[in-house]
Amino acid sequence: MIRSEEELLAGLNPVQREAVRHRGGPLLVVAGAGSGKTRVLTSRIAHLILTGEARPYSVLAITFTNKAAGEMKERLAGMLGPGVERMWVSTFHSACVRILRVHAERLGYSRSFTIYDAADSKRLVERVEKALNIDTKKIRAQTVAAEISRAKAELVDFESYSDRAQGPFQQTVARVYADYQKRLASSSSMDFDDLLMVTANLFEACPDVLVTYQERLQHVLVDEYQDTNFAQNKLVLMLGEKHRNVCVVGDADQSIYAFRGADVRNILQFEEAFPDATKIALEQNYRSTKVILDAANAVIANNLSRIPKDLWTEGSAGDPIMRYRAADENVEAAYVATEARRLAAEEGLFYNDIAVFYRANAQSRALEEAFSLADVPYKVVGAIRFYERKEVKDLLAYLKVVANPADDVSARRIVNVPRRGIGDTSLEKLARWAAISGRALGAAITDLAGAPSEDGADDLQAAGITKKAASGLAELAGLLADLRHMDQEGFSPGKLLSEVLDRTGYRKELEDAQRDEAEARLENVAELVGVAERFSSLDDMLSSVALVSDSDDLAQIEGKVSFMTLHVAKGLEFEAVFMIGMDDGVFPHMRSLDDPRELEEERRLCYVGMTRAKSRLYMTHALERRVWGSETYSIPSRFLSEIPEELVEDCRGYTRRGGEGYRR
DNA sequence: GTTTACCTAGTTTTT
DNA sequence: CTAGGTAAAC
Repeated sequence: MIRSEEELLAGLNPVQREAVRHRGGPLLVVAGAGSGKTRVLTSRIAHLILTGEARPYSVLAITFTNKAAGEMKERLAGMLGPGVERMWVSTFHSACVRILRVHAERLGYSRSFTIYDAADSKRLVERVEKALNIDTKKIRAQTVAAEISRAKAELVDFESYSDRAQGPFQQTVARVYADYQKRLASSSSMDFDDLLMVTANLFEACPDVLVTYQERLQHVLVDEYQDTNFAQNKLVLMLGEKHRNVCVVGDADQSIYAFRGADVRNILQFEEAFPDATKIALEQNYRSTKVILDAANAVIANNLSRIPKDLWTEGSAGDPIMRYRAADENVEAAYVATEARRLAAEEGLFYNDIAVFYRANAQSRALEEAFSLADVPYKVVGAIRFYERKEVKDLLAYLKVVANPADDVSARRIVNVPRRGIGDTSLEKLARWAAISGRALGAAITDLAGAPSEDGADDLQAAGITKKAASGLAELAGLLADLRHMDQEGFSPGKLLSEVLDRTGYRKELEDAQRDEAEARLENVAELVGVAERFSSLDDMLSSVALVSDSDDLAQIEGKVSFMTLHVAKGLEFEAVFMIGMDDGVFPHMRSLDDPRELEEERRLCYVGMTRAKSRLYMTHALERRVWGSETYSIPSRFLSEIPEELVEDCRGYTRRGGEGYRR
């Protein structure tokens, strides 16, 4: 634990100290990669508490991922000891959920509103499209969902969207958006973007609620500000308006989420929003060697729409960047595996000091094969997210329906999982029956249990539902009623899950299945039950799992090389980094080649990747690779040619034969 | 209503 | 190439 200010400031450079000690008013910290920005942010919070400027209760610290939030909490606990848990350290989304769980009823939502993830949203959009007779092949649900998401990130509701819709696509989206949003509201559900938008609406509609939080959260600190979207920025401005103790930290060069609505202008225009803001720039890098830093600086300098900035280091030059040209992606992967093994055997690195980055998840495949063959341990980070697995989503859907009977998407999901003789036809009949009586699907099913032989059953038959389907429904209804009862009696979510597994035969089905994947699924199920047991409330558990991504718990992958996308790599660092697939069309991605703005985002992504490396950086590409089963020739990434030649060395095995050279 | 076999279309990044 | 959807058979 830290006792004095001196102790806290020890080891920080003068600029960092300034950021930590700043008092009174808005603060913008422009922090380059590896300049210790997270440390500054953490120290600043500790400093606020230690000097009595703030109480833990009045601090809101926003991080980009739950993992970052967890680490920050841990560090703060180590520095300050007990009391830290009263602080809000979370992502925007988690903070919003926390607020909404208290006040959502003011806007007509259930306190136990459901959170829909991207897959749920897509399903709902699909259903809406079908209801509106829109061809889902011509206008894909995913595209529409993305457009709606973008609108929400800009806090554009469906009315305004409809007003300003341009062209046939947007007009179609406008229709879908309106219906989609009505369905969300009537099922008391929110998608990811709603969490932000509804919170903003809440603050606007209920000024007293806003004031409550303004009074409470007197110090607002936000990390990775370059990746905030309009809605997030708005929330920060609203909360910070009163006390103006807003501190944002970020680096415009590391803005890599524009495709998701992030807007660099939020950080660039912070000083306009807060004209009295103090600006501090952290430009000394403590992570990478000089060679790596110079190379990264040289690459990012090619972005024209950028405020020039140069990171510097007092560290040594280090090894050159290793460039490797492979015949194809398998040779490339084999090279990485071999070199990783050599680094471990000869250079004293541990496998968990090593990471391989790629542009798209699909690229991990060749790597996995090569590493298995070479017997080098690896772990793919964040590819198939735990909470997106079918079995996990199925089980969670049961809990969601228990918590929120209005949740239609989840109700539809579980009606016939596991099979209980209710196919599409019965489902639609049931849905119509529910609609006539003005109930949500989940509520209608539950009502069946209350009236086994009375009107419920008769109505069902009148609705044309077969005996077989009806008995399946009754069984489900009984289960849901019992689960809801258990929940009220205070049974843990874990107990509820076990009940679901036993009563539905879900567990048995997996146990009886003879496939390998069934075993993995059983393990996932067991893990989910384990997670659920740690929670005492259903709402807490469901909120928490809805917002946790797999990369959040990548915690200490011991003794294994990590594979991940460049996006996942943000915020991490490794002794040695391999960036593979440095081919034009792969990275930068094909779809960005004709758009200068997108190309600049790709370049920032490259910059992020390069600056993750502490001492060794490898960049590899292949002359030929299989894309969708057919062979494609590629030329080296333009990013490679942007690195000064004197910083680069070609690896052994490299040959110029049969391919183009590096353009200069 | 469920299972199977085909066929097709789609391939970026994610809180 | 492969995941997902669809059309046909059980």
